Amino acid sequence: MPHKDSNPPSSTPDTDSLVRRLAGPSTTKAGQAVSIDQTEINRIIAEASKGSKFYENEKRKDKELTDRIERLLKHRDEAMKGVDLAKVEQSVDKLIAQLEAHRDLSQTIVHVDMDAFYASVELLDNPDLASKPFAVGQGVLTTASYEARKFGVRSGMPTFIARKLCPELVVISNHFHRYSEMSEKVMAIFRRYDPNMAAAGCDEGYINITSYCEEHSLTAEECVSQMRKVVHEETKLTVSAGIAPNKNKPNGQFKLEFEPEVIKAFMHDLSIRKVPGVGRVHERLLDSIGIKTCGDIFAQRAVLSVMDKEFGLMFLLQTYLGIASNVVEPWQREERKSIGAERTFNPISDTAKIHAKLEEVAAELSGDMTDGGWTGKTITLKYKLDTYKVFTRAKSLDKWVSTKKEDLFAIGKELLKPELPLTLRLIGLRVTKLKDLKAEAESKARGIKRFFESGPSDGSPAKKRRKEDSGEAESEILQLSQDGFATSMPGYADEAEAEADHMADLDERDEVQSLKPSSKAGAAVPQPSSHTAGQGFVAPKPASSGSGPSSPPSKKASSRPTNHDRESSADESIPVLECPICGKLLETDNQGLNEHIDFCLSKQAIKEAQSASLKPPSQSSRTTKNGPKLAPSKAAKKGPGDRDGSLNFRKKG
DNA sequence: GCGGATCAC
DNA sequence: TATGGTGATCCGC
Repeated sequence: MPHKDSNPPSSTPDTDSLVRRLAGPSTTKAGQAVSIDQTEINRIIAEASKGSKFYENEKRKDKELTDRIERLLKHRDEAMKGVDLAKVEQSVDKLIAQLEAHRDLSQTIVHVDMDAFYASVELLDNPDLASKPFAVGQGVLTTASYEARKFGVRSGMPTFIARKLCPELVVISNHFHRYSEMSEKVMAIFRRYDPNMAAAGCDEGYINITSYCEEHSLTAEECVSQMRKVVHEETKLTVSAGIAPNKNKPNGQFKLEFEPEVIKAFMHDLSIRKVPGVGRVHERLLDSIGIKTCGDIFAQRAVLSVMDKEFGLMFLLQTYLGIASNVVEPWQREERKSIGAERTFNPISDTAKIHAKLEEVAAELSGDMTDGGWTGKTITLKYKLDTYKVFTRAKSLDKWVSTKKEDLFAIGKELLKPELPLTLRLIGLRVTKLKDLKAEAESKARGIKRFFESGPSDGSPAKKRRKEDSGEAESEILQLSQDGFATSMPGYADEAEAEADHMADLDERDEVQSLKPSSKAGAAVPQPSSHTAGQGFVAPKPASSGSGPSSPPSKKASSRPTNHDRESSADESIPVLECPICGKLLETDNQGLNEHIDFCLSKQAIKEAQSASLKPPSQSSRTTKNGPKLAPSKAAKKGPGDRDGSLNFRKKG
């Protein structure tokens, strides 16, 4: 491997990546916007940030990443020495073929996303805002209206910068209660189509319409059109939807054909940044080895194979193929793993004042723990210096932590003490290794009840009763897939551009045109464009995915509804298939192999495989290890109904 | 188990 | 003047 190709990261001045980092995305995307051009917007943002501690911190992080990339490339050149490229590629191709062979196109998953949600709700309540550039939020904007986006204003942006970009910007404060209310209404409509739909934040969700379409003799498009129409009629809000993978537009709808070739073609030019789990850091790391789009994954498969540990080959191959989980399940209470609270304030050095902030946070956490019925064994203190550097200090107890404010406060102080002379801008507390007090109480009550009635009602253990039961037992219906998709965050304007080319549509953002109710284009945080995932679509949940360690896929596998028919007829004789992950030969049909693969992809299985089969020299690329370095896992599955996504919201404020 | 990082929303 | 909050996962000790 010639080292020649790589673009010297050092040559790209920090300023470039830094400016982009500070700017975020938004605005424009290239071309078209008649108003202002992105470069100018970036300049204004960088200018406004310059010299601040925030800026210095971003600069530090940017440099750290640049150095990391440099080391990565060195490592790559070393690792690629003497490697038989053709051989490695051949090996990877085999993997690809096997993954392809198990593509499941039987489920129809819809990713729905409410267009500029907060802004749309505000518009409903105050029509005068129409046509005015406005944004929702206080210190930091949660949403920017379509008009405001034309100026480069985006969610996640501090208000003072937004005003520099758009002096006439109208800023209104959040009305969380209203958003919750409207979100509930819309989600309720989605549930008519899939009772098990997975909400992802307050303005997004994944819906498996397979059963609904069958039962009502509807095509996916008809079903989704109808659903969107209903939402608009009942709430006056618009939603965009992607059927299978795709890209949504404001109040738009897009269906990707369920054909492997079509899916791959779609993925080919899709920016890697659009893949759930690939954030700004991974985007740069991948870019350093020549991967900007999902299609580039194939071209660089040899390097990815050799550097599996760093990049997560399996995850990327699935992404390349547009294969992702198609299991959609509602969020479950038992899945919660932590509960916490944190607060940002103007930098404070005085210990007594810091303690006062800590106490406030402890009080908030105490309330949330009590209300939610949670306790836990580990408590973690988090603090951010005025330099924006973040630290955590944790302590595990032998017993369940008290939910009383005083106790939480005391533990927090204890953790903070050794760090002490500090100047902080944020402090927080979080409790993990949770215990569900509500479930326990319920269980107890049930036990007592049973005792008196002497009639063993049902065996379902209180705690485990997956969603009101319907879950497993009835598995009649399929679950749906889910994967989070969406992207965005502060920074990625470019991709939008890439995508625009790709789908040719995205322009609406700048396209002034009618501002329909809204466009979802730029929102930073809640970003819009997403593709959905469909069933076969994108690939986020990589290896570890199966919902984490907690659930080896067995759970899912077993409950998987299996669509009967599916390819039953195909092979009647039980074929011997090779698992692309562990390499084991299995005598089973595709369904069985699929389940096995799901299992193999689980983190635990990977670990076992790793220890069992030593890790041979990197090169073999064999499938065993797959530690997804890049591979995030679990996509969306966010909080339950109450908390909502977008830029946070917790009414407490 | 702990602490740092990264990501989603 | 000034850049969020909640929760999760992964990796390397």
